[in-house]
Amino acid sequence: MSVTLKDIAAIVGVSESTVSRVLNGIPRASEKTSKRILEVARSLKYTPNEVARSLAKQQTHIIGLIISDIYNPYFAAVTGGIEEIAGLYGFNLIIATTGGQEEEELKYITILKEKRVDGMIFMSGRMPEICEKTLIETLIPTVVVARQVKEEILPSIHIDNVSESYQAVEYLIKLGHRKIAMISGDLGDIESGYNRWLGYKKALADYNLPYRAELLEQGDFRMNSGKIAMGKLLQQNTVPTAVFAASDAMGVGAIKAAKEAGLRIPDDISIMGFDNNLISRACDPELTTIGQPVKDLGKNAMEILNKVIKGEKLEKRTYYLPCELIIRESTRLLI
Amino acid sequence: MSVTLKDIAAIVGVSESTVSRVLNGIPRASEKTSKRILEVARSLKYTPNEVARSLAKQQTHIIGLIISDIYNPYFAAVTGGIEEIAGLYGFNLIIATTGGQEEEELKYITILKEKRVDGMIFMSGRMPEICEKTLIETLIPTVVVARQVKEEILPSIHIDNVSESYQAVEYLIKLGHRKIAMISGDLGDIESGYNRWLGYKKALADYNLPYRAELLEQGDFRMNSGKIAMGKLLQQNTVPTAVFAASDAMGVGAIKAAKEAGLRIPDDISIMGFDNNLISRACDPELTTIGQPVKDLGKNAMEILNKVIKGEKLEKRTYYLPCELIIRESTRLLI
DNA sequence: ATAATTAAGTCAAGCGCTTGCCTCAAGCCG
DNA sequence: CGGCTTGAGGCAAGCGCTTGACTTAATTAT
Repeated sequence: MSVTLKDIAAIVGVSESTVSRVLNGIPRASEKTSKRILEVARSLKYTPNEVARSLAKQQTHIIGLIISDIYNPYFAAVTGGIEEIAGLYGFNLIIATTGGQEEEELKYITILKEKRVDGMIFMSGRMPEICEKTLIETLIPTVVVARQVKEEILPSIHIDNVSESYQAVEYLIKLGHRKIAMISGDLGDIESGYNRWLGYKKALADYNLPYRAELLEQGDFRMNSGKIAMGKLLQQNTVPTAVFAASDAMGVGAIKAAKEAGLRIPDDISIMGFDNNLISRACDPELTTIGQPVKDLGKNAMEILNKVIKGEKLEKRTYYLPCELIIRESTRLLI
Repeated sequence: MSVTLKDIAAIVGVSESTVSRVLNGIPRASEKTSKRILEVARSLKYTPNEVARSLAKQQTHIIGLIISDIYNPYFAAVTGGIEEIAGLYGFNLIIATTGGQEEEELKYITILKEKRVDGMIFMSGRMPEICEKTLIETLIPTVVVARQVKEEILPSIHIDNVSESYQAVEYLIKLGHRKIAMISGDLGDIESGYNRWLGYKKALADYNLPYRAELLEQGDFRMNSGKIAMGKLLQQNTVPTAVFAASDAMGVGAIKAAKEAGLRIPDDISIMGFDNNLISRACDPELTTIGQPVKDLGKNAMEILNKVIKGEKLEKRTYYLPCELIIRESTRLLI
């Protein structure tokens, strides 16, 4: 097929090992031989075979990324962060998307193991126990992004959904709002669904505001569910003066519903989102939101993974990155 | 390290080749031996080493994807489509992001070649000649997405930006608009910048409308540039009744600027976008746009690549996928 | 002058799997 | 009953690279 070490060795008249060493910059040959080898390698357009090297060295320089969905801007952004740092350390990324389905996750864990990836980053689905177990059993360095892990074996990185959600609600409270509704995500989803709801409840409690079940509507994080949820909220006896949506998409949906109901935002009602993705700046009014450090989530995950791969000790198992309150046009002071 | 064919062979008391054959489903062993081998393999939790297999078989089942930017929803969507079909054919995806920079592109082409990927999909930057040449020289099956290729060697897949843009402008014309402005992308970018502008000019010409230079503003495809461009358009003597933006993001920017100027959309001015991404449904009014078949672009690219890899003949070198006119709220009939 | 060190290489055994070719015994046919 | 086919499996070369151990000649130290 293509040109190999052997070919070069034959032409230069040295052994394969010498060629290998020279090409890898291991000082072991004379100036003259080195130069010659380099010359010949260049003129033959030698391209090292990473597969063979991987086999010999037992490392592939590949990181496997298990993700539920690359269309989702959140995952795309985290992936971008991962890739950036991975490049720095000479790793390439294999991505595997699972649609959040357990069997796909399991399948890909196996495939990545077969491909002998040097490490894995998992941010798919809800981290079923079986996945966590399988991940651990592979013995491949793995870090988990934004998924609660049961065992404290795999390092993980998150945002603190409880306190960030708390921060959002607290902001609304400080603006003078008392009747604050929430459009939550799926409460079965511990990480972002349940925990954001928890933060909401906690903030209300801390500020002595009653928690009213009728002020909670559940959505699925997507725009349309936000619109529907808002519709329901507006048809109740207790109409809120502010609504906190657990995602920007639902926040935008809420804005749409409110406008359709003839409300002005933020004059008649304040609306907040969570995420700070593109959508939150496209809508009108632009959405006040909690900015997730998506790119940094990826970068840090990869930094951590790199440490694990290199065998460095980690200070902790669970890392948290802070979010940022981003105040835009959809919320206002209630006088 | 981990358990190998050899280990299994030793335990069962047969040769490695027999184990290999059984594990690969090549009928060559007796029922009894087969069963035994499978049993032992399972109990030892044998995981085949794809790296070794790749070396032996000279194929990696990996596709390299060279992309400028994964944050961009367009690329993310195409990637999703690619991955879906890749999975079907048993390929995994290595992604390499280049920021559209030539040297990065070249670097990754080399890396992917070293990794001996079975195929590559290129959709980064503006396809400089040197990249095309390098790509061709690798002899690795490659398909190009949405980039004009000089030589008709590499198969490529596109949307027809000229006629799709024509379609958009034609729609505005048929709504009765005569003064139609365009917010273009970078005209140096042949594929989506220049060609969309060409389609605009062509439509005007075909309907005997004058082309006026002052009705063209150049942006960079991003929201803010659309906003600025719209600002400029509104300050001229000839105020357009409709604006065609070469991207949804710029379209949304245009909407914002128009609103700020006190215009109602579509009552006072119609605005169109191009792409149909999430943003176009988040803004208010929702944007009429040209829907790119992003996912299908990816799927088809991978289908084509698979054919090339399998050595099948292609009917053509250049493929086009149709877009779809998506009528929403930002355009109206001019009476 | 001799022993010890070093520079410059070579050898060959891996890494784990695939595969064309060979063997050997049993079954089959005429 | 001898030759032929066939089923079941083994052999070993090969994929392309790495690396510890070994060799040899030159250089240095004593």
